[in-house]
Amino acid sequence: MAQRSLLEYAQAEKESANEALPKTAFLSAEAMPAGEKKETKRAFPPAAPENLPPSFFVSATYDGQSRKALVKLYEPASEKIYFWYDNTGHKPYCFTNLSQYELEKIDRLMKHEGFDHFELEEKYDPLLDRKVQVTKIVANDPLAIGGRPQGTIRDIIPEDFPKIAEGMANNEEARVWEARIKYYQCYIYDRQLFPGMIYEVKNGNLVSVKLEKAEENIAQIKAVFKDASAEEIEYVEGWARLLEYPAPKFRRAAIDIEVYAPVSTRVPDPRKAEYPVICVSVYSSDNQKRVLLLKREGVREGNERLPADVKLEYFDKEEELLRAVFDVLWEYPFILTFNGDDFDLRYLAHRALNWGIKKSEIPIEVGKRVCLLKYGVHIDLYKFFFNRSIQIYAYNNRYRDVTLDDVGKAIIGVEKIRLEKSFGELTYTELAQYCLRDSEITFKLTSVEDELAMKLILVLSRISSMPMEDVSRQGVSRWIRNFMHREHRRRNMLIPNAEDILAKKGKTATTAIIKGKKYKGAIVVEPVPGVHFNVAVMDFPSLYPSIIKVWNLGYQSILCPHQECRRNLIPGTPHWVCTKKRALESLLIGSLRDLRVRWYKLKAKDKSLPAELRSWYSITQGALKVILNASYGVFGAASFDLYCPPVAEATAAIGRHAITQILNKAGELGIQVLYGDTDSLFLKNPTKEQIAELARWTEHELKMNIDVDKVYRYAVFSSRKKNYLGVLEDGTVDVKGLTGKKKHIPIYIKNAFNEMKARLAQVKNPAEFEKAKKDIANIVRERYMRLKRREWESLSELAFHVVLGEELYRYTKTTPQHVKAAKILEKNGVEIRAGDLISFVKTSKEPHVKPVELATNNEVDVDKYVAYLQSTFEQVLDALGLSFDEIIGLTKLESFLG
DNA sequence: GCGGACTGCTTACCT
DNA sequence: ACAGGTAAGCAGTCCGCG
Repeated sequence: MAQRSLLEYAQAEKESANEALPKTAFLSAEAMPAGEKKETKRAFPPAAPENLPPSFFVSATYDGQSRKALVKLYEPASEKIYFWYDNTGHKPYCFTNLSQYELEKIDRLMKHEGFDHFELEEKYDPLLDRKVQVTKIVANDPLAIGGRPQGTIRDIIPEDFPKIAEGMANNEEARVWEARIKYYQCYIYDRQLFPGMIYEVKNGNLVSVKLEKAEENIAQIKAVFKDASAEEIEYVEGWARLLEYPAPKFRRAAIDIEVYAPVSTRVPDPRKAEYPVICVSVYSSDNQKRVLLLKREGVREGNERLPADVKLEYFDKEEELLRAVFDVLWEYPFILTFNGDDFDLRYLAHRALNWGIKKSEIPIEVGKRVCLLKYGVHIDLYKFFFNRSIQIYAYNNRYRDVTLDDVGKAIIGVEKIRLEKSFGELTYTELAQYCLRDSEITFKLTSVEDELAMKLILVLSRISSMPMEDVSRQGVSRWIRNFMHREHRRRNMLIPNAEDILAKKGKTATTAIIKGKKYKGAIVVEPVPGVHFNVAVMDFPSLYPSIIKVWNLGYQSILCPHQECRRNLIPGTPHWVCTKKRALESLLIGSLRDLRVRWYKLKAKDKSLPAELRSWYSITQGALKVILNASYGVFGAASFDLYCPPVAEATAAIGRHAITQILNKAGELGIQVLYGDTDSLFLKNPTKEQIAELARWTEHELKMNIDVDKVYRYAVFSSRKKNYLGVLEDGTVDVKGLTGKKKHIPIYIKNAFNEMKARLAQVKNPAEFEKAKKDIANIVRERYMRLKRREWESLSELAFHVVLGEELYRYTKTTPQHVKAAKILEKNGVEIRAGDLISFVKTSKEPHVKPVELATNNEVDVDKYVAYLQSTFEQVLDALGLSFDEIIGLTKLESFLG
């Protein structure tokens, strides 16, 4: 494959390095003669040799024993992980505004066991726009700086300084900076290392590997950007390097465990691990399909046929089963689970401790919220797929419910096996089948679409400078924060504390339309109801990132300290923006946006490229999309470390300004605007010249480009905003916002809607509409009649599916229908948690809902369903000039009389 | 005591 | 722990109604 061959090329260049590859820096189980297996003493930790061929930086952590930063390197030829320990003497630290003289008076600091020494440093303070003198407090142990509940240096300084400062000349408040950055991140930034990139170990040193092919591409990209400023080119190049280097094949295994629990509706507590682990499955990239089963009394073999390549292994003792699983965890560089942080790995670790297995023999590092591995990298796919940005932008909302079943169904088309019995009643082969299916889905979630999930994690790890474990677990605001922190460090900028940004630049000046929001957002244009043929949709590609770039937005530039910038106002706000210094965010986000629009999006569509390379580009542009889509929102999110509401407010205000200007211009040009939302305009039957003129004008006046994103053969608007239907030239039907596409409505109604959709796809011109209208009326009438005659096939067709957003007890203000249904379920002994999907039907009698599982056909309130059918269809029928009541045969008078 | 107008809560969607 | 804007349905409240 293309990426791999680049790497092979690099390896070929380094013959000597290949020779240096150690055969067994770390003994794997199968390498040992069978008889000796039990005595195997693992060479742990698997330290990197003096020379290690090109390897991927996949993770980093702090090693408490050696008191050093530790980098995990994945060597793709041997498919093993090697540990490299810092050899530069780097130590943890933070900054303060206090002088060494003042600090020396703080007793608890000077006597702190982790304190090492002071250094005087000059840093650039972005909030003040000037250089400042700070004292660097260097420690021996990252925990001394922060990370413990109390008695850490970052707490001691503000606590103790006021007492000793009395009577001293300095009446400034004691401040501490950069004390909350994780040590391994600090190490990564300071050494300018890039997680996810390729490094080798040369004479014991960690050095980055250059690949000629990738560098050639980077040169090409620079040529594309030759018109940009030197600074912009520098940033584009920096991003491009992270994105043009190849990915490895990831040797990995998915595991899943089953625990025997006496009460089947309760999930066993992984912190107690009271019940036996009865089954573990392993599904790996090297085609291992293993099921480890615990022998139990009275359990039958079963006669299910498992595929020939599945290996069933029986264990008499649970402890031995656990050890066999641990062998897998010691061996694979990447371990995949679905909810392993909270269940599988946590349970295994606690269960092993309960059995008296020594901590050192357990390959799992159990944390408060995560479970990591001592050897490899654990990716908990539940956390990854739970991430909203991943769900929406990387997987286009294909799955709605973050369960293995739903994600599996949506992404690889494989579902979990449905059980009719409890675990206790299953035969060995039934249990094995069930358990294996779970690890199979887990594995395949990372193998489809050219290992999309693994590569996404890798790319995001590069962009954000985070270990793969962290990037797969944390949200987009952390990714963005980290690359911003990285740039602060690289440019010797003091990273400001959130409260200082807020104190200087916390106020917003516009009023939101929605109660409780902080500032005004985007404009939505009132749609022109009806059917419109030949509709061109123009939009700004990545509008908000463009604004951030063009208007130089960032926490340092907005409301900057310079008098002379105050005239540079942001339209629709009293805020001004700096004219003297480029904001870091503007540069980082702007360059990333341009790179996506001007290179990656094009390459992802370039049919002349080999399929695998194109797939890499498509994954990359998808990763950029995820980041860019969030890059404006984070400034308005209080949880973001560089939270700066006026930046978000200014971005939205400029967006409103831009769209309003274009709206006016379109009017001047005589183009009818049918609709618009935030960054888009729907134009009725425009000429090529009109489009060209609008684009030219926008480019010239607003310094941003707009494109024709798509052309609808025809579009259907009701009078509702964010609700329309458009048919593309190729017959694809885009449905936006209509009830018929919402995921909570009964399939019975959704199917009818989809039939209508299919019929509309065939309409090519106004003349064909008449026939289509008749067919659509028939579809609606048929559904209506069947409902009235109570002829549905099964009750599940009529179920609504609504996510329970909160824990049940937290609904105190109102009790919505799905909550009522959930409460009924709970009474029936079902465990209900926030995030569960509640399926219910509407019934005639109080309380008018019932969980599907408990309802019967004759309880259904048919009229409620008719009403729902009506409201779903009316959103479209209105525009087609059809009336639901007339379709179902009611005269106007009858419908008036009800 | 009942129904309509209204507000607020909740979810799912759009950009 | 990215943002604000919109639609829809239902729950709950208030007020008028002799």
